Amino acid sequence: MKKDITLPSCEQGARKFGMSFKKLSQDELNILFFNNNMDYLERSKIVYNEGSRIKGCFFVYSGILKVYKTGAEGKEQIIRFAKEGDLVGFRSVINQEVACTSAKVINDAILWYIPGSILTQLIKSNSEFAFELIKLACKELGESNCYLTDIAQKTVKERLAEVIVNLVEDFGLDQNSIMNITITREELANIVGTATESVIRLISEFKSEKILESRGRRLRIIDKPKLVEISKSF
Amino acid sequence: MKKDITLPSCEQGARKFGMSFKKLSQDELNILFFNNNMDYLERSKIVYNEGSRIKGCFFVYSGILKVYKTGAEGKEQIIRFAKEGDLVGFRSVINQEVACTSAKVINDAILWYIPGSILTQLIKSNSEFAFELIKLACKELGESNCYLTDIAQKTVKERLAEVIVNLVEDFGLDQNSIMNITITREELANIVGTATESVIRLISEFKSEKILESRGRRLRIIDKPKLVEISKSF
DNA sequence: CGCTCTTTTGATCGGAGTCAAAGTCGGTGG
DNA sequence: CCACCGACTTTGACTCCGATCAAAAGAGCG
Repeated sequence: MKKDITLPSCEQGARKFGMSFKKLSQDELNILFFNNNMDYLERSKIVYNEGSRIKGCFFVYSGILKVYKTGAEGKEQIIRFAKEGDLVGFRSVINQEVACTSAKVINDAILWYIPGSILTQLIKSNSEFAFELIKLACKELGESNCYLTDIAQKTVKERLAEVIVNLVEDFGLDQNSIMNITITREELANIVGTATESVIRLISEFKSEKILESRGRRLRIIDKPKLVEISKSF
Repeated sequence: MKKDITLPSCEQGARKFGMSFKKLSQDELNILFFNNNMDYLERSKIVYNEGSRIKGCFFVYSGILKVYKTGAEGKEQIIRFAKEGDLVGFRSVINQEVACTSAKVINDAILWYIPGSILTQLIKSNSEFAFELIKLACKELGESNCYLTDIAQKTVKERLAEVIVNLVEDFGLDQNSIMNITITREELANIVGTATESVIRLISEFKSEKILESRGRRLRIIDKPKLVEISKSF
């Protein structure tokens, strides 16, 4: 069942990019956005694969992606999510290495492909933009380091609570307090760094503590403050 | 017992910095290196503390630092080490946030302080340098993501083997195959993300398997290939 | 030379992983 | 529209890795 999607124009793409990176001129934005480098991808489509040589990066116009690494025994570890306004894959472009992560669509997404050559050219010609990119990389670095500490020191329960809180903050709740991001138990486990069954047991526990409700894959958050409290190991 | 150290000149500092960042002119290097912003710090001295507002970053002229976060219950998680030629603390400067890590001296070190204003000025005036900094941040980001996956998926034994291998590659061995970096069992535990006792038990195990020897804090590596093998969970 | 920090070893306990099996949901095609 | 299939979820039982607590031995330093 193909959905009928109206694809955005280049101007719309450029406008959205301009909201994430404020130091680019209209001319520079126009260079980035031309028609044949935009793509609509449905859930579970791969954007790029770990180990592949990607020559550019992707700007998320809409939708949600997961960025993950495949560890020993093929188990995936989700590193982060990318949503509207985010840039994925630039690390590999900058370092001219093969991708060290994979990216897959979680919520149907519209992506703009940005060739690496154009990106590096912009960095070198516009140092304000370069500064914005440094900031972006440093922000991700800070988050990665934080999560490294959490995963090394907190219990699974604390981490799961934290992950749910983060997802709520990043993607929000609908009018019924149901999380906007669609995520399987297995994916939750792959963020938290635990087994699927452990996530399920803890979610049951949260349910019996009236912290949340679930019907299938839909999670309704009832007591977010309690989750925040749990996430901060006492 | 104060050691007698001959401190390097600004020219020497600038030269070493130029080896790490190749796109700076001599003039630009001279701006970075003036006399009163250099410091000699002994083992266990704090360079900066998590939560403090640092207005600049530090260039490691010599010695070794550990960069760590303090997690719940005060347990430290070592994020990385910095050695000769590395730059620490620039993340906070770039993002203009309080430091989200602490840095402490492991091997007596000579550090050059680089005011944030000068760093950002250089980034904005020299986009090639900006590009080098982006690369640096992206490199650290890639490493952090890798380690995140390892810590989430590998066993303590695998991670300890990996950490030891990394330390050997980064800091080398002396003529007796003894590791150049001085590190306590507790610090090893704080990299691996485990308890001190677990590290001790595993090192005993490695000793009985003739993979390494230890006398006090000195570790002699006998069978590095075996360590590499262990680190790659089968 | 004594004090403190670090290392080592032993014993115990519990969190979380694994395996197995049943139940549920959603989508597809007849 | 309904039946079926595969993917996802749930629950139970069991095991074990690794954390914690305790106590002794060793090393480094003033």
